Amino acid sequence: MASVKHDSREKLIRAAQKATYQQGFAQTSLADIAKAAGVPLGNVYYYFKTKEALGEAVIDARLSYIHRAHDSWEQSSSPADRLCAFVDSVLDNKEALARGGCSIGTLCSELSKARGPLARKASELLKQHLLWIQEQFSLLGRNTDAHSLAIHLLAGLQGVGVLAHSLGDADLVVTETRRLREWIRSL
Amino acid sequence: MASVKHDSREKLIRAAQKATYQQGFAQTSLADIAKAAGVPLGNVYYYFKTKEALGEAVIDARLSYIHRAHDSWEQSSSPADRLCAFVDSVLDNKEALARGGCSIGTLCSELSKARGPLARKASELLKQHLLWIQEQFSLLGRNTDAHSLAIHLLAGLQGVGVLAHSLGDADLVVTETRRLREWIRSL
DNA sequence: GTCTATATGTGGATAGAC
DNA sequence: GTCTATCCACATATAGAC
Repeated sequence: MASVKHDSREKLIRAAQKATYQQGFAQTSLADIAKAAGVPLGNVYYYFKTKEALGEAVIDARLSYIHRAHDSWEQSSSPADRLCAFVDSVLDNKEALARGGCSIGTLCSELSKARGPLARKASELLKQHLLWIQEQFSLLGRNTDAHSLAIHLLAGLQGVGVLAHSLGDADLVVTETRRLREWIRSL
Repeated sequence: MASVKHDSREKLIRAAQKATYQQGFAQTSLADIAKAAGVPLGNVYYYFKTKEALGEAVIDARLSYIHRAHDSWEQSSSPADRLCAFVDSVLDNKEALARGGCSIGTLCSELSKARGPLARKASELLKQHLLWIQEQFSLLGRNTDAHSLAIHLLAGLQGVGVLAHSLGDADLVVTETRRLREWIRSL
């Protein structure tokens, strides 16, 4: 079956995604990933030329996940409901946020320091979110300041991710998402 | 002179602080730090038992810097002015933010993933900021929701740090600090 | 206190048998 | 395509002369 053909490849990407989120990309060794995926270390290089190539695959997986999330939030008919669905998804994830931070934010932060080609690719994750949010604000009739509003919302969520993670306090997410939801409704 | 006695030690801390901010703590080797400080690699261990001990010293240096900053902002008489002075200090730093993110936020994020004793120590940096901000809101007469307001302000600033850094766009800091300043004045 | 040399471990990457 | 063994670079940490 086609699903089996690249089974090891998929397993490696999933293991890399999980380990990278938990420990950071640089701190995750290919040996860690191979072990978690149940694949011999040497085989990693059959599927990915370098560690960086595996990193790209991880980002691609997160990108397609983001697009699926956008699709699901667009089931809500009003732009405000869509934005609140986004905020709610963060709230639903509060425990993981307190344990490991935002999977996208922490990845982008780390890779941005490295300043490699991966940094540019990872920034696309935040960019896609920002564009989607901005579009919702435009649909809400806030054409002139949609950009600024989108920055405010995403910054608030990224920021509370940093705080909840660093302080190990999931309740911060409750507090801040409530405020952001009310802010959206007030526009 | 006493100032010369621990000259190398101070140089090492400064070099470590700079390199850690630019590349991340784990990605910075003791060889990098020693070279930048003009100190032979072996000597590092005369001043610091381990790399982690040097990390602690870096955090201590940042902690005392934070306290000095709080003192300077308290030159402003009104709590709102003090909070705006804090926000302004972030705006003044926008170029560095776009290049390397928030020196405190990125450090806390990275170390929180490692989950070592350094993580706890680094979280004190954010905690101190949060407490100071909360106190200003209390002085503003917002006793009941000072905590939630403080989270909102610090999250906004941390978040815009993540965005400006990852997207390499200092203008985001201009946009968001303007909004946060107006929000403070509206309370 | 200051420096050089080096032990020790680990990680990315490759070679080559099967 | 899959696996084992290994090369090589680099990082923390130590030993020991000066």
